[in-house]
Amino acid sequence: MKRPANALSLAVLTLLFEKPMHPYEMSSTLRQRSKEESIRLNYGSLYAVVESLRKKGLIAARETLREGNRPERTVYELTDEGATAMRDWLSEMLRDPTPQFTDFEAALSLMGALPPEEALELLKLRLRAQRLASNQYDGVRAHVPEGFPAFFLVEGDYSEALRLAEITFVEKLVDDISHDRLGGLEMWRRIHELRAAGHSGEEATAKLMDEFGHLLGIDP
Amino acid sequence: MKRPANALSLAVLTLLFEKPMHPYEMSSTLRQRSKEESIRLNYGSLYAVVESLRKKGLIAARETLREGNRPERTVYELTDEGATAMRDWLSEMLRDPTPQFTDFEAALSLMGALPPEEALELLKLRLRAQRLASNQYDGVRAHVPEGFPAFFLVEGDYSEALRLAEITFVEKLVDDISHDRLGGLEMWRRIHELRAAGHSGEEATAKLMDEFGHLLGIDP
DNA sequence: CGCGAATTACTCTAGTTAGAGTATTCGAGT
DNA sequence: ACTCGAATACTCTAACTAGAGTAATTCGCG
Repeated sequence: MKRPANALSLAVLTLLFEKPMHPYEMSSTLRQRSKEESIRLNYGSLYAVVESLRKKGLIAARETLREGNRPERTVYELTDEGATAMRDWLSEMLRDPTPQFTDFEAALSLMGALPPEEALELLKLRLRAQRLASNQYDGVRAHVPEGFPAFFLVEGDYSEALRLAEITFVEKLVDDISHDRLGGLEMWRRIHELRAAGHSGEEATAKLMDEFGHLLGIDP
Repeated sequence: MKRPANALSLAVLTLLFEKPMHPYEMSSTLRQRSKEESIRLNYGSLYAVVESLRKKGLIAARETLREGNRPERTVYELTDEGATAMRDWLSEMLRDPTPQFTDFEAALSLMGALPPEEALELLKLRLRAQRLASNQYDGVRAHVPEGFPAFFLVEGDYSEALRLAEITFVEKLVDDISHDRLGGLEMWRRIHELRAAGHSGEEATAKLMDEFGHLLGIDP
């Protein structure tokens, strides 16, 4: 029986490790602890995930309550297998780096489909947005009361550290493009000139290979 | 008609922007250009994605070929709407930062469910793996031939920049935990002591609130 | 004390995705 | 001439996910 592969399942297990809960309480608790910023959460997924954990025997329904005319709430608890799965799986997620496929990395890798001037402007706009987000985080961090355990802010700090790295990277990239310092920029510009001049993709590529092919001898 | 929300769809559009292709050629091209490192690719998704782009009118079947007894290959081309969608959507992905929900961020945010000593060891192991990956990337970069356009390596460099930021962050975290310098570490340790001593999650939480509650007055 | 907004508590559907499975052809070696 | 593995080219299924929709209850305000 394979473990489910999404962070929400793991979050459910850790919540039930604290105490038995019904799904709605799980979602409220996650929300209240601001875990929705680091774990994708919506009801559709939550109920599906709970059901799949139950099927796998990692959690079990403890009781079903009804208050007034509201829908039933089923309270779940962690099984022993669930506790083991939680430990194993959380351990793996902490220990093993796995490739992450972010949107921006994909966008960077496909950036060539836009003319360099356009890409440059877009990157500058991203930079503004990221600097703003970063300042906002600083603001929030500054208002955390004295003595509030940093432990509860690790995810946020991690995310901020990555954001800062991205800012630095994009600043450099913007600078390189602006000052004609990025290797391959001529090719990139040239292909869009050819396309703009009415050549088909195939014609443009053929010309490019003629003009710059020698640089691409080996594609690592 | 909403745009599909996955990077593979966008990759398909950019490929067809270059020239008409059949799905298998798309996958080979992506693979050959090492785009599978930045864009999640598998056949199941690819054929589904192609079909959904066709339904949306962003790409169109141009012809169906058959060679020998092999399965048919349908060659697709980009429609004008597809070209517009590609530009708009790639622009958005470059311009707008969106929250990314990585596994490690989730793991960090749930780390409390493991005792601190265990988490510490796991983080050290991650560090080793990340340093190794980073060295490997250095190695690959070093063997790129002179004059090979850096433009084709942007995604990889971006990914490496984030990895380095992660390494720095985790090094600091490991250091803070090791030297008892992380705020909230006592609480974290204490709750696992109580659990290990046989208290239920609820009892342990109650005791914790008694002992440390004053620190948590406001939960931002 | 009555009205609308917010909160509680889900359900449903359509779309997406991973991963395994299938079948053919080609080329390198024996 | 034969076979074994790699490459070609998909298909299928089960699971997962997002997002919208539903409906009761409670809270705050005039």
